[in-house]
Amino acid sequence: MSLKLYNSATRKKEIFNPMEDGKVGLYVCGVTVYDLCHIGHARSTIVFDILARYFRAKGYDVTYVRNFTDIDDKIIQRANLLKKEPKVLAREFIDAFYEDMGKLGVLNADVEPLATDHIDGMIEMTKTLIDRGYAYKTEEGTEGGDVYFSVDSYKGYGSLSGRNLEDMRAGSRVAVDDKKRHPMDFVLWKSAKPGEPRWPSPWGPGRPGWHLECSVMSNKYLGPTFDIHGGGRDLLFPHHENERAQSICANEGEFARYWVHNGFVTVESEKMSKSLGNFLTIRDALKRYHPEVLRLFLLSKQYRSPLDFSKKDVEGLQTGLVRIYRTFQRLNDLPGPDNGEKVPSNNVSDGSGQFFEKFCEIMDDDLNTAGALGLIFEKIREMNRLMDPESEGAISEDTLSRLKNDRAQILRAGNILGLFHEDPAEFFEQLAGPSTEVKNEDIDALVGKRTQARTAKDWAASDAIRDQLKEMGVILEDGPQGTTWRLDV
RNA sequence: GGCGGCAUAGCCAAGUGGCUAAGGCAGCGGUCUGCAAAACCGUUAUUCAUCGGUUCGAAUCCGAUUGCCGCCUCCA
Repeated sequence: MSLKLYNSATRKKEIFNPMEDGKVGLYVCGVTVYDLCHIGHARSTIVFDILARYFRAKGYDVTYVRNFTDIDDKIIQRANLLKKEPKVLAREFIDAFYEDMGKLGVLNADVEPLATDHIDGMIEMTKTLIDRGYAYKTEEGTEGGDVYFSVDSYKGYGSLSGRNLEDMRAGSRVAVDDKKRHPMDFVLWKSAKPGEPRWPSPWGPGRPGWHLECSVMSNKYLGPTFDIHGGGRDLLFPHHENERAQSICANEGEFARYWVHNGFVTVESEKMSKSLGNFLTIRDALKRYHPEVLRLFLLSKQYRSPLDFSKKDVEGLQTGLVRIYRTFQRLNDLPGPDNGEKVPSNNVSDGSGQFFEKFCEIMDDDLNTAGALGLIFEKIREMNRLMDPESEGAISEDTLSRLKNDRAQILRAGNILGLFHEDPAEFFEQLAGPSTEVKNEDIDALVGKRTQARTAKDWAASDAIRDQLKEMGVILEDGPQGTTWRLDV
């Protein structure tokens, strides 16, 4: 029962062994808050949300750190455009992050540090790097000029992302900057231009380079060596490579022991970009789909593979989720014998207690959420089979107890995946949306009329009413206990 | 130019050396129903891009070919 994770640094799946027994330190690069989050941010945030939940479910004491980058060129640019203070702009989008991710069921991390709260630490780290000969200042002796990390000074540079400096130099698109000693040198401290946010430093007023915050904050909250560092695939280079280089040189630790990177989301087979106009924000996606539909969709493929967001596929998953909730509703409606509503424990003689165990086995293989969903759907079908009327009418107490046990285990898995938290009736109402504004009394009246017609075997009248209700978005189901209705979703 | 990834049914997607290649959506046939709906049962890949190789045995390992995609510049 040990978790295997694909480690980007070694390009292999490895058994996860924590540094300290029973504890996990997890650092994930959060978002730069200059705009609304899109569906790709959602995937990344949900993947690590589930990783943290899963570790907790396995009994680990998790310290999950997820930062906000609240100072950077794009924020300054956007703030200027909107004539706002960068700090104010950043705050707005941090609030938006919580709102959107909250709707998607993302839990807060244990520590959610801001870059601007750690400027002192970044200045300290820059000093250390200069003192140790890993960094240099341009335009020495002036108030201008920037501080760069020297990639030539650290022999391990490039090992994380599997590159070497020669290759990068060869086909490089990096703009050559005469002030740099090597084209790949990256900025640690950037001197402020007029009107830009600034903090005092030994090298004049300025602001930190963007890789530095993660090095400082991970060190502060998790130490110079910690278990897992995560983020989007695109952060592997240069962000994580640079972070790692400066952290190892300054803090003398190993830095992250496992690197976990999630794959990208494309929209209708195209990479999201503002110029293509296919930049799908979480907000826009939530206008079309229920949060759990979105979440389920983002989990329908292994987290490392690219995922294409297409209307057709999301709607297919929605139909599947409806079936799951219908099963829950069916179980809720089941009269069954009253056994005091105690949820049976996990170990049931018929073996159904093994569901959660199997779920964990699958999840242990590099968080195989897609495989885990397959298991859930299998269990749903089995539960429906048990609830289908047999030759006898009533469901036995044994069967009911087994069903309740199954449901408890599916919900337990759902707790890790962040799914199945809705009440079935409410879920269907939310899916039907505001388009359905039919009054319950009106429906009941029509159903009553139809029942009369059916008793009289007036099938034409009965079917006419059924069609009328269908027009109104109501689907009828005639069962042995009479007619029930539900919203068409 | 450098580095990396992917290719499994109509669509989406697990499986990565050996039982009948999960699961979802869609379709078709059936059970149930007055007819439906829902649910269930059956069915839809003798085959995993193509060609070679390794092996008693490969979708799974190796090589080549083709086709997609990502990173190398801010990006989850």
